[in-house]
Amino acid sequence: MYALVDCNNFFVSCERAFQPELEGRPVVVLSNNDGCVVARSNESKALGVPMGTPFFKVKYLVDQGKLVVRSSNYTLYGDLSARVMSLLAEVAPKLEVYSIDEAFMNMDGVRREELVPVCSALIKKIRRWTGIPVSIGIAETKTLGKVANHFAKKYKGYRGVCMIDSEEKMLKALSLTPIGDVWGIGWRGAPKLEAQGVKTALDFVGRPIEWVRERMGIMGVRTWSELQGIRMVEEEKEEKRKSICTSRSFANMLTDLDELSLRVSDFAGKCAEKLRKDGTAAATVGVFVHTNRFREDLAQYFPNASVRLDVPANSTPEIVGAALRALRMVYRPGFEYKRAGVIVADIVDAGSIQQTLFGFDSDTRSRDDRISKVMDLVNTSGRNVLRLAMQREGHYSDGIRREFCSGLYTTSWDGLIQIR
DNA sequence: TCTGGGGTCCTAGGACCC
DNA sequence: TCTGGGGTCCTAGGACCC
Repeated sequence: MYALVDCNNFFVSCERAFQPELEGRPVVVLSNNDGCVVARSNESKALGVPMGTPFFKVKYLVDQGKLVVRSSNYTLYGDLSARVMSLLAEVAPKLEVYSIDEAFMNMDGVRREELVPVCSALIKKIRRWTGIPVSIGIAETKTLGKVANHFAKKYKGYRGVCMIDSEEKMLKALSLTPIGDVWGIGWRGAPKLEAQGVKTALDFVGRPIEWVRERMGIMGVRTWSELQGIRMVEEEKEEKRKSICTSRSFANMLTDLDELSLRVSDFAGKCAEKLRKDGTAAATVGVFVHTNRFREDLAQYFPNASVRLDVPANSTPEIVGAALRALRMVYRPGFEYKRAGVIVADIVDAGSIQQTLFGFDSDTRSRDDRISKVMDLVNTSGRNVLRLAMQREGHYSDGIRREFCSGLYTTSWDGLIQIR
């Protein structure tokens, strides 16, 4: 069986863990730049605050004292996530961390009658040791585990754990699950299915496999099978990332190439850091810039370009250099840019880099690698203390709006220095 | 005035091969 | 006037997830 552990209203719960006065109140956490609502407490859901809504649309509730708001504090959330995951790892024979607030525990080897008691004890322990409330759904497939988890969250009677372990429970659960709530059916797919009379997960599994394949391809068939207890979503192997993206929206729009270059250099430097941390190197460095898509009165421009390196690299000077070349390929004066980002791809293991036969400057490469190594040793606070002249001083996220940010209760800026 | 960020996988179509 | 058939690989875009 799989046990899907999902932290309840995770970002809000992290804020509450250190500000207990927020308990019981409507709270929302905002995205970067205080842009959108990305997490809501049950009370703010009840208040009717939609997920993803721009903050300015609900700001009046804050002004009226009806809603509490926090800027996102990913350093804090990442640290608390690691603590929760470490408690799961003590219990689960195999643990697959799926996202910052979710993990699949493969419970093979745990006796069926032990599953619910083990999970109940785990919920209590996580709450006491980290302050984070979690819910657990248990079933034979990951997709059914998701369904079970919804029930564990929705109905108090389950006390946080719901197990689907019989055909009868499965059919009951599917009949109560709207098709749009199924894992793998997105906001585009749900209306299409509903238009064809498929309102619930039970309606969906009642359709023939050919019907599903024709309309939804093999992804649809996978979901269709998983909902019936047939395992189709494989265990993820611990593989390294295949692409890495660092991007930000700016608090104010930028027009100048030099300004953009500074930001892109920071993003590229961060990508290089992430590559080195993963022990990988990239052969493609891409850059994109966006104008403000919400400003219909302004000219729009959403270009991207990428540069191919002859030999995969992970040094800051090389990745930044390539990103700046790509930026110059896309930059046009006369636009107001709201967002930019760097994507590195074609990632290989740093230990097995294929060199080119001709024209590879191994002296420069080894110099850049040594420079990067020293930067990693010095920049342990998450800030650019040692940096290229093309990079800004400080943190690559500096300059974004965070008007309602709580403290770094457990870490330094990037969580690299832990308080023991 | 103000609207996030980081991933994965699949598919269709074009380029290219013989 | 008449103009084949069968593959693979790459890429961009779409859909999905959190």
